Amino acid sequence: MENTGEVKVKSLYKCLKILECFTAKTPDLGITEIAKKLDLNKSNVFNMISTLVAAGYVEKNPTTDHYRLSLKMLEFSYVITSRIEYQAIVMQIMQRLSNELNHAVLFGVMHGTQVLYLYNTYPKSISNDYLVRSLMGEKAPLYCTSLGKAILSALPKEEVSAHLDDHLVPFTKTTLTSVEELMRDLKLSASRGFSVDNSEHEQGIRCIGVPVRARDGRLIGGMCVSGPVQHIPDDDIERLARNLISASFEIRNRT
Amino acid sequence: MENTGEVKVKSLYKCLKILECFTAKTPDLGITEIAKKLDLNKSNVFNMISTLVAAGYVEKNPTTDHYRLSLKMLEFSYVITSRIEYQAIVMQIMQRLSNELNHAVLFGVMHGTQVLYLYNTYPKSISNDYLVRSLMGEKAPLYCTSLGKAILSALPKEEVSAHLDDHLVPFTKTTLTSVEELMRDLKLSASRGFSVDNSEHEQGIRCIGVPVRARDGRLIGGMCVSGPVQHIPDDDIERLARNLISASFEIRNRT
DNA sequence: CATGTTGTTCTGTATTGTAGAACAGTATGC
DNA sequence: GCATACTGTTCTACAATACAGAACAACATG
Repeated sequence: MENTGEVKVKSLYKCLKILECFTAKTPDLGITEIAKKLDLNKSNVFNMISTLVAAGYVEKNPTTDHYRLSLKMLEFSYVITSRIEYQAIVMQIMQRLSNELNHAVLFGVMHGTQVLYLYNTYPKSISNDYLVRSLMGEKAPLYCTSLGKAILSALPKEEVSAHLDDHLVPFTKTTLTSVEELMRDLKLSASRGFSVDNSEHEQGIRCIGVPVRARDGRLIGGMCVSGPVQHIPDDDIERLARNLISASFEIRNRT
Repeated sequence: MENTGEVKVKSLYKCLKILECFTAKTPDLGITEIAKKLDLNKSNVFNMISTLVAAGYVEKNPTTDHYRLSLKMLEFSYVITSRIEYQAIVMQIMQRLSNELNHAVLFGVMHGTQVLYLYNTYPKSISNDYLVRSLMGEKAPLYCTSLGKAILSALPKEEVSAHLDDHLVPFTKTTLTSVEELMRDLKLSASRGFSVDNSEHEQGIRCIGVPVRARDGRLIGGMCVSGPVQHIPDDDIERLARNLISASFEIRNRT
């Protein structure tokens, strides 16, 4: 007897949809704005938001007079991340990689058709190439990121399509937008053990990714180095990949 | 006309209380367990949890058969952290401090009577003294942490009591448990510009903290170095504090 | 086999969420 | 200065719906 995950409390489901309206691009929202976006009644949204304010999870931005998610919401992050058993090992190895390779290193997991970034580390001497920030909770498509493609390349072929968006939207000129192209790229990645993102998601950013497994062989996520194209020249890809692969191997051995 | 933050949708408020049952110490919970804890009806909790599962924010732990918060919840973290404008500057300076002082550095903000940790950095060469992990979203009392006391010491005296728990619970032998003692400590911290936590929260851990302000003078949080007592000897406190103070000053100048 | 746990399903009732209209407060236009 | 067009907020009446309670299934445990 399994919980099917039915929507049994409609008002609660509505509220979650309201919370999802707050995004990195639109972190500040007004009542009417939300109501329009979700086709809900103004007073309905108002009641929900008021309750969220009462509980401390939403607050009014005093300067814009709009609502936004409050820091209290971060308390949930800690509950989630502190139960990830491989966290310490992964982060330690990532930091070492960052220092050795002098690049930002990212770790993320598969989440439907997207990568969900968990950890990121920066080189010990931080240049101005990087905007230093936590990426925890950011999402990006699997099909156009090195991290995503590394994960996809480690999946059984028949499972891949379930994790692809219906339409492979081009973000840049180099984005792979046909399934055939992508599958060929994944096959190549699988055979050589690493994936490459040649500015397929963000213009001017190149990444090299590898899948990450736990001791039991279970795929736990992916890891990549990321940086401006001019800092990751073609003839350096091999070296970076080798380091990533051995780091991934070390994680596997230490989990 | 201000939103008073009334609880207008009771079922939603209940659900938030359900989510709050999931903590770092008890991340896996059963239906009955939650119902008992909150004195709610089993079927009531079941309906809520089912809805949360349907929306993807809660999942069943396949090994324990209990429920837990899912990674999807982290998406909110990114929405929140990416709107913090001083993030890049603070993290960059923290990483530099970590490297220079060879200690873990923590940054957090005041949240009621608690510190809410946001960022933490580790020295470039990570020893085994540290369990490397993200502290984002973790909480600790203001009155017994260097970070908390640094923030309190920067507040107007009359505001302090509003941010103190009713009862100053002793975590260790050295925890300051009387308001008088604490106020004296805060006065000292304010005068010299830094606070010290002598294993007042966690046995064997010593921290040195300073308040952090933005350019306009507004208090945005606190920052501290933290480590095992044997690595932060008495005669090194002054040096660490000086570095922290100048780092805090630099943040202020660059925001 | 009995007892005590779970999680899950179902149903009738009354609690409560919600739509819609009305109001207040602010900004922008002419 | 008077409209107009936005906001967020309050109120109320009605019906949708959340919920208590009982019952059941699936496991344990003794």
